[in-house]
Amino acid sequence: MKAQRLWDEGTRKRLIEAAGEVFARRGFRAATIREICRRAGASVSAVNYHFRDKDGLYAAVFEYSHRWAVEKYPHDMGLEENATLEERLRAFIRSFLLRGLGDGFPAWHGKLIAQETADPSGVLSKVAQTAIRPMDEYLEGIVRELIRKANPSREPNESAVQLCRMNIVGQCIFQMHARRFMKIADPEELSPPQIVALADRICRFSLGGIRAIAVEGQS
Amino acid sequence: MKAQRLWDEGTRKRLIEAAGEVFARRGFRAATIREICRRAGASVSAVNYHFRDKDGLYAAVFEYSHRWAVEKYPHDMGLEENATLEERLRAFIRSFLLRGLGDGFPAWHGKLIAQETADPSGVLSKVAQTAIRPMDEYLEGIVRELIRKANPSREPNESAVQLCRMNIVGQCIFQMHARRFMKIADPEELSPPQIVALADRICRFSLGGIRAIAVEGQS
DNA sequence: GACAGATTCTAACACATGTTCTATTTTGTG
DNA sequence: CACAAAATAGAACATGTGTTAGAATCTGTC
Repeated sequence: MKAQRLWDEGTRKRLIEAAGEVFARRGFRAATIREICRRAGASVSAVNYHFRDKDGLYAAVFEYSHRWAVEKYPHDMGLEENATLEERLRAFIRSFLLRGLGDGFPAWHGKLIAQETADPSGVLSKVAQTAIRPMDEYLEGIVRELIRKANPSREPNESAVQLCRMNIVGQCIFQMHARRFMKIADPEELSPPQIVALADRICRFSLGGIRAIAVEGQS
Repeated sequence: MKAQRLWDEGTRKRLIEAAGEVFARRGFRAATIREICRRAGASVSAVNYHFRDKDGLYAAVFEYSHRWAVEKYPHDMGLEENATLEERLRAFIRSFLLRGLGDGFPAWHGKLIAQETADPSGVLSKVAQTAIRPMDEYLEGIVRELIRKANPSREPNESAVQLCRMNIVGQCIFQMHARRFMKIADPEELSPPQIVALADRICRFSLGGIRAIAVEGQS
């Protein structure tokens, strides 16, 4: 029997890493296979050989970065079981921003998602669902309980939950987009402590917003 | 002397309108001249004749939609001089969302800006500044006064002002992106009353967030 | 009607991109 | 070493894009 090398650790990995960087920065459409292969030190046909086509490479990058990101920055950031709702929300926002700001590895996943929200590639029907839906539902649960806690007299309004959830995600994703938009070509990225500080302020802002929405309709 | 027609009201206008629709939906790069011309019922060389090139057409569309949008939905939405800060913020968010959601004319401007935040075209160096900077500074002033009002004991923290401003803009822009992202190909757009209702809830959320940020650091 | 200028159309060009084909090199194994 | 499979490199192909050239048509004015 032939000892077929099931997982090439050379070109395949270099391609994924180069592609992650380029896809995160340019988006799926604007990224070119030639630039990716140039950075990976491979020929253009390598992507066809290892991933079939550009879509396959993109899907592999997304899955790779997703697996890596949730392992390093899980939604609850390793909170205790008895953590408060406020702590859970803060942990979630921290993980979301840590996965999308900064440079290199950790930031791919968030930047890819940010690119997808602005210009969906359409090749992530299945992968994106399994990656994004659980995240959404996790946040949704926290928000619903926060609204319930802020206004126990009635059941949380469903549209209010959705609004708060979208507002929180919108604030985070805008942070990922904003730096490129504000000033062109700004290589300086935030350090992890800066990202955590930013996350905590967004959490504070959002908690105030959630409480204001929770009491909506009451004089 | 020949009665030169200084401003063609036919093809030129049809091109701008078709281009506005396509640019708003696809973004600058993904939009193709051929699709624009097909919708406008013109040949591909028409854009060269009337606007020199794709960049010129884009700039003309942006200027056109900007002029139209601020005329129909000014930042203060025609508020009285003695309007409260809260009313001003609500009016601003209403105008921003009315300029970016919905379909047809009014929504171009906001959708173009949303596309620019996610993937700057680079051809709007001057035009974009004159269009976006005043909007930012107007919102910034409102936010600063709201923070001062919520915590008169000290001068508003500048980074807190910037954070709140970005959070508000981020919520609005995410609304423009989210609909395409959530469900693929959803033609149903919000009606103006629905947009106003959404704006008011985002305003309520943001006022709660601003107050929470204003008292930051105080036990 | 004639004519000059404005406008439009068709066709082509130059270029970039994703993909594929084929030859070549490398790698593991007997 | 020999050989088959895996992996790579480079060129070529098909397609879509922005742009341009030149012919054809329309428009207003004398």
